[in-house]
Amino acid sequence: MAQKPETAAAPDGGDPGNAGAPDQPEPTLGTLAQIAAMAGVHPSTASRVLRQSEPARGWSAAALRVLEAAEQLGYRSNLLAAGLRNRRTRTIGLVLPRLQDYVVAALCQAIESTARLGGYHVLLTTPPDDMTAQMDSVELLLSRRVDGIIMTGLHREESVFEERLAALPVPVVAANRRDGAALASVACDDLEGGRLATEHLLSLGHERIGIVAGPRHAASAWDRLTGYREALAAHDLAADESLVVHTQFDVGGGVLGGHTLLSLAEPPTAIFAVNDTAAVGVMAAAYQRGLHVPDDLSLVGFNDIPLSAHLPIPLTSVRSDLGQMGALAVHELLRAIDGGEARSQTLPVALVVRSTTKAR
Amino acid sequence: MAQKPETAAAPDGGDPGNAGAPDQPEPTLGTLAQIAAMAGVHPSTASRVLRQSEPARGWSAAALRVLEAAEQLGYRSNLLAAGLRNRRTRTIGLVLPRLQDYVVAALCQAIESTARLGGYHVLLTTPPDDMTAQMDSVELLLSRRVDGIIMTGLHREESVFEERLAALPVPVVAANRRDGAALASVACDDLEGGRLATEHLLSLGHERIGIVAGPRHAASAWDRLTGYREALAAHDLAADESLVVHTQFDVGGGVLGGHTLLSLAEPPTAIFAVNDTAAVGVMAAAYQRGLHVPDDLSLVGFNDIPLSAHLPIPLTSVRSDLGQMGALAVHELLRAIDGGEARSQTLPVALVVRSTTKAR
DNA sequence: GCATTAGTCGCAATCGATTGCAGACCGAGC
DNA sequence: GCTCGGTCTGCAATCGATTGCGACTAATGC
Repeated sequence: MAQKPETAAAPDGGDPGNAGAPDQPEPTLGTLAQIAAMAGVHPSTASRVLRQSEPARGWSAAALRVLEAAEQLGYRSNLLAAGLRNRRTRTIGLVLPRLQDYVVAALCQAIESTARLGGYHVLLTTPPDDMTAQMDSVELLLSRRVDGIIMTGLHREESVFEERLAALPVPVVAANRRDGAALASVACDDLEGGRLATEHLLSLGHERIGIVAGPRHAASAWDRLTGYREALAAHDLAADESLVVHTQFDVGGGVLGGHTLLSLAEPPTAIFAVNDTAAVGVMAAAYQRGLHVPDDLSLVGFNDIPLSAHLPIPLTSVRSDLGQMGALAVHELLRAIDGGEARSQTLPVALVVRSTTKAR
Repeated sequence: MAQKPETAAAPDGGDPGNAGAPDQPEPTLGTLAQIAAMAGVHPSTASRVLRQSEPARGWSAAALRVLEAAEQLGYRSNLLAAGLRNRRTRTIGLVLPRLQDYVVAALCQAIESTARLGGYHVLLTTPPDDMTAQMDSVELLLSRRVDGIIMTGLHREESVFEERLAALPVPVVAANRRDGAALASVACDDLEGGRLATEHLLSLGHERIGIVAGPRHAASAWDRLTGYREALAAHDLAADESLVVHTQFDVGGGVLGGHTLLSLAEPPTAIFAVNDTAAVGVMAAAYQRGLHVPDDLSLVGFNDIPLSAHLPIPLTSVRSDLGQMGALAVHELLRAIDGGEARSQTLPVALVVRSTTKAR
C-alpha cells in the first residue's frame, strides 16, 4: 500500500541544475566514484588516498587531485557501504530502559562521548523495563549489525536471558549491575555502598533503619539492599522485613516508600533510599507528615546526583562515578570487539555526608 | 593486520556443533543467500518472500521452504545492505546536547519510542552545547546516511548554521525551540508560558519579580524571558534588568541565579525560573539565606517535570508535554522524509499552581 | 483448445567502499 | 646498463539485499 512507482531521478540525465554553485558545500554528499572521475583516477586509488592519514613521502599529484575533489564535493564516506564490506560498523548498540532517570541518562551521555572518542557511533533504544522488550531491542540492533551492545536494565535472576545474550554473535556488556554468570559488567560497588550508608546511620545511633529498596528485579538495588542487611547483621540487629519496601526508582516511588515506612506502628528513625531520586521522594513524604529532616528522620541516598548537593537540605549520599562507569563499559566492550575479552569491573564508592543525617 | 584467514563456518559443512538444538536462535544471523541455498531457490526469491507481508493466494511451496529456512537460521535482514541498496536507512539522527537534563532525556525517550513505532532506529549524539560541536555531530550522522535529523540544542540567532542545516540533503527538524527562519520546529508555547508564569505572580500581588533566565543562547529560554517581559509591560511595570539573570539550566545555575537575585539591594519577592531544575536550585538558595518558600519568596518553574510535584514543597510550574513534543518532532520529520514538508508545531502550555507561590 | 492475463521465479545489475593481486614505474646499487 | 626493492595504480571481486526485465507456468475466458 502507498507504493510509489519509482523514487525517480536516480541515474538518469545530468545533475538537475545545481552545477552552478561549486563553492558551497554540495547538498549531495559525493561518492568515491565521483571523486575518482573528477580526479581522473580509479575509485580504489581515491579510497586509498582518503584513508591514508599520512603519505610516506608527500602527496603524489594524483593524490592531491583526489583530495581537492573530495573537498569540493564535500565528500562524506558512506559508512553503510564501508560497514557492509568490512563487516564492522563501528557502531555500538545501547539498550537503556528508563532513560529519564538521571542515572541512566548520565550513563548514556558518558557512553556516547567515550564511544565517539573511540570512533564509534551509538544506536540507542529505550525499551520498557522488562526483559522481553529488551530482547526485542537487541534483535533490532543485531539487524543493524552493531559491533557490540551495552545494556543497563538487565534484571537479576534471569539467567536465561543472560545466556542468550552471551551466545550472541557480538559481545554484550552490562552496566550498572554486578557481573552475572555469563556476562561481563561494569558497576560500582553497590554492596559496599549499601554497607557504607547503613553503617553511617548506625554510627549515628539509629537502630531502626528503613530502606526504600527499588524494584525487586533491579540488580544494583538488590546489592545495595544486601549491603544494608549485612551492615545490620554485623551490628547484631534483628532483620525487620517490614522496614524493607520495594518501589519504583522514580520520585513517586520514593514518596510511596517513605509514606509506607513512616506510617508503620513503629516507624524508622532513619531511611536509606537506594537512589537519590527516590530519596527526594522520601523527603517529600516526611515533610508531608510534618517530620523534619534530619531532626526527626535521617536520610541517605545513593549515586550522589548533582541535584542532591543542591537541595534545600543537601542530601547525604553514596557517590558513584557514572561518567567513569559509562566510559569503562565502552572500553571493555571495545576490547571484546577487538577480539579480546571484556572484563568485569567494580568501581569504588564513597559516602558523602551532608545535611540529611544526624545523630539520634 | 589482525586479519583472520576466514570467518569460517558460513555455508560449509554442518553447523559447528549446536545442530542438536535447532530451536535456539542461531548465534550467526544468516544471509539471504544462505536461506536461498537451503530452500533451493534464488536469493531474489527469498527476498521477495520475506518482505511480502501477505501472499496473494497462499504461500507457494518454495515460499514455505524459504520461511522455514529463515526461521531455522534465525535470519535477521542486514539493514546495512538494504540501506545501501535502497538509499534509505530507516534511521534518524539525534543531536541532543545536555542529555542529563531531564527535559532532554524525556524528549529523547519520546523520540526513540515514536521512531521505533514507525519502524525507525535512532542514532544518538550528545555533543557539547556549542554549535560547532553540534555541526560536527551532524556531519557524523550524515556519514551514516541517516534519513533525517532532530536537534534540540540549536542556539538562537545563529542563522548561518540554520541555513546550512536547511541545505542538507536530509531534512532537519528542531525540537524544543520556536521555529526559526529556515527550519521547521516543534516546541511548546514558550512565550505564552513565560507570560502565564509571570502573570500568575503579578496576580498574587508581586511586583518585583526576578527571572533566572537560562543561558543567553537558548532559544526556548529566551522566549520564556520574552513572555515575562511582555507580561510585565502589560502591567506597566518598569523593566529592571538587574532582575534578569542568565545562568546554566542545571541546579547549580539555579542556585547561582537565586543567590544573585536575592542578594540584590532590593531583592525580588518572587522568582520565575525558566526551567524546573533551576527552580530547585533557587529554592536551595532561598533556604540557605533563611528565606522560606512561599512565605518570603514565591517561585515558579517551567516544564513541570515529575520531580516538581513531589518536592517537599511542590513547585508551581508551567506544564509542557515533552512526550508529545518528541512524538510530534518525529512525525514531522517522517513526513519530510516521505517527501512532504515538515511543519512547525506549537504545543499548548498550562500553569500548574502548587505550593511555591503565595499572595504577597 | 487456444489466447490472454496474472503470478512466480531466476538472472544480473546495483548501491559504495574496500582490498588482494598484478603490472607499471621509480630510484638505487652493482 | 641491468636488476632489485619499493611504491603507486588499476582491475576486479566482495559485502548482502533489492528490483527491473524476461521467461515460464498456471488460471481464466471465449
